[in-house]
Amino acid sequence: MLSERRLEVLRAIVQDYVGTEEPVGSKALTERHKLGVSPATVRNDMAALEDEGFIAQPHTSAGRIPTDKGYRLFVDKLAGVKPLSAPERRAIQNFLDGAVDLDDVVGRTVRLLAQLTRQVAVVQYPSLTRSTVRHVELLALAPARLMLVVITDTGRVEQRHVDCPAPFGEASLADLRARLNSRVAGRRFSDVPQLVQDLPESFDRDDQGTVATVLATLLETLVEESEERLMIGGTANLTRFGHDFPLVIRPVLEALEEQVVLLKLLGEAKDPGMTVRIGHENVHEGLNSTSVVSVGYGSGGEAVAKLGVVGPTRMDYPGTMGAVRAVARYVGQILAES
Amino acid sequence: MLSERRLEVLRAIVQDYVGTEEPVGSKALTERHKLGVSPATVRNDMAALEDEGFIAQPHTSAGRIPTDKGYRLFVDKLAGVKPLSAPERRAIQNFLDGAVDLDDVVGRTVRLLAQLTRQVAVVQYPSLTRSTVRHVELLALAPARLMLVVITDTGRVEQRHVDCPAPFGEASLADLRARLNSRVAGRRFSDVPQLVQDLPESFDRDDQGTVATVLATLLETLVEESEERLMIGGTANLTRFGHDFPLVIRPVLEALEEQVVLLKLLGEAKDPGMTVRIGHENVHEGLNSTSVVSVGYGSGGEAVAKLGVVGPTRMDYPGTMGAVRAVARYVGQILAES
DNA sequence: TCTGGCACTCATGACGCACGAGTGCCAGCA
DNA sequence: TGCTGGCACTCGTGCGTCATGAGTGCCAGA
Repeated sequence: MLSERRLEVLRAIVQDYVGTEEPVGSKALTERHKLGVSPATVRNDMAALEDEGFIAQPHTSAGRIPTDKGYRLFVDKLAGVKPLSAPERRAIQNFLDGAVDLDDVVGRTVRLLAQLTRQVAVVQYPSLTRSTVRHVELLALAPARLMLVVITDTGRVEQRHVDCPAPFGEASLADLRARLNSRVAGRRFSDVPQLVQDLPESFDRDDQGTVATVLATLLETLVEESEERLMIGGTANLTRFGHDFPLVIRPVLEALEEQVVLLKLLGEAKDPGMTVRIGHENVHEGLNSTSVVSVGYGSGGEAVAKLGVVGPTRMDYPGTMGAVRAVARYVGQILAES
Repeated sequence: MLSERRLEVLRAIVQDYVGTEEPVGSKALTERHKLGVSPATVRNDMAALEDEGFIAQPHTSAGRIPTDKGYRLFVDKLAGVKPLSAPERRAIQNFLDGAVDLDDVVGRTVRLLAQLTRQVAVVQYPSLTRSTVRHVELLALAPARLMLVVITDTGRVEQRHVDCPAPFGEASLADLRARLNSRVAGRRFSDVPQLVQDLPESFDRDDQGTVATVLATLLETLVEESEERLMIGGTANLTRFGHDFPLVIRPVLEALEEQVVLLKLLGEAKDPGMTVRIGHENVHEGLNSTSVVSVGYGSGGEAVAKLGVVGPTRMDYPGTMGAVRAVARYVGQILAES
């Protein structure tokens, strides 16, 4: 078990390293922190911390830097979440309040997060499966070609073309539209399948094929996980990553371009609270030298999507976590209002 | 005036430099190209080219590299557009044919362009102002709160909330919806303002305020240039930019995050054909060490949006131009079909 | 258990030096 | 007039040497 002071030493090392980006030595530590002991004692503590795998030295005669395991301990036991200052809160609220539609909300959120944390921000659009249907619209583009538009309570709009097996009259169309809406409006996406199950039966034989096709398309739209969209921003902050450039940021940029990877990244966090993945805790190899801080946000009590930031493992965890949490809360409020 | 051979020397320098990324000397030139003259002669030619500002040497005792002016001459006079190979064309078509909706088309296009050119790709969504209205939908979210949805012939969907000055009945809503559609469906966005100008007058006094508000929102949606969306991809290719990393790509990443900058970048190209902006020809400072190749694309004969790539000034211009042109053509076809 | 002292390691930066790619210029030749 | 070979010169690059100093581990004493 590590003594109280050794934990204090680890905290000091993390803080200094995050600030200076340089390996920190025993002497510098005692000078910048009031540990109440001499450098020699700190050296012993550091040797112990190194044995346990919390810190490491890049070269024999250099200072120590925290390992992933060290950061993990720091985040779990030694650091809290640093709340934002009042002016920062006001700035967030003002900035987000100006949004005109969902795209704008997400866009502003991304920029805000990137600016506050000075890292790469990722925001998932409110997920379809967890939200409710506000309205379903059906239009005829041609006698046997429809457009299906689904509007969600979070303001998201999904559209699909539907090619019908047979021409579909205007009357039937209005009928279907009305019946569809009376059944699914206000309902959760996950409930829709059983709500519309028996709908084709109540139509003329001629129209049943078309109705079934429309319903199939509707369900496909709702369920389709792959359609989950997200937005990223602040990639310019990658340039503050480290010194050995291309090798580090290349894989990160590549990972950021793959929506699937990012969605998994955010999705992994099953925890309703905040999730922090440090270095090798990230499954994706390209992100092994980064840390990801993510959290769910939602319009009501429930999370409908996630957002987070990707930065170097050497990041200001308390500050980043504070910013991520605050932004998530305000976005939730905005969504609830609209 | 430059002699034929000197132009040939310039072409050789550009080609070699693009290939090797290293300053090219007189001896290497004569070895790799059949110029039919000795290195000494080439040296004289190079001195002349340098006097004219087409090439420069990084250090006194190094080879030459092309200047922006040199690339400009190369693009204008010395290089054609390299057509894609048959397999490449097939691959493009296959890849784009799989798209299910507009977002997907744009997304695939971006990835395709980035992969083909190994550079950063930018694709603008089909512009609202130049396309036509397919359908306008109005829904009541609350007695005095509506949602306006506009669907375009390119498959794009825009939505806005409308807060009404007074409650608006279901009958009035249906009436407005029908009249709106009969007037604007199938019409160009630019014609909409005058088509709806006198619409409020034909409504009850009580509803006129609401109708006017709805129309104002509609016009705002259509005109609003700032809402032009675009998608970028292939940012990982920035890592192949040069050796002096952070300084070069930082401003590029920043520029790429500002939609306004990018839209201007693509928009600048008034020319209906392909536009190439080399180095300092780009107004935005952050892009002074990049070249931009852009071209319009459209579903009919007319361009409805632009797409292009951003890469180092030292790029394979003929190949890049070929890829950009080919992709634009195929995207146009896809849009016309859907 | 902490502290001061001491020898040791080793990354870093400065300096000097040789190498060689590349140039400019010039005299000679077609 | 234009091309060519030759030659001296420049200067960036890579390499080995060396001194410096931050930082360490260990030990004896309090």
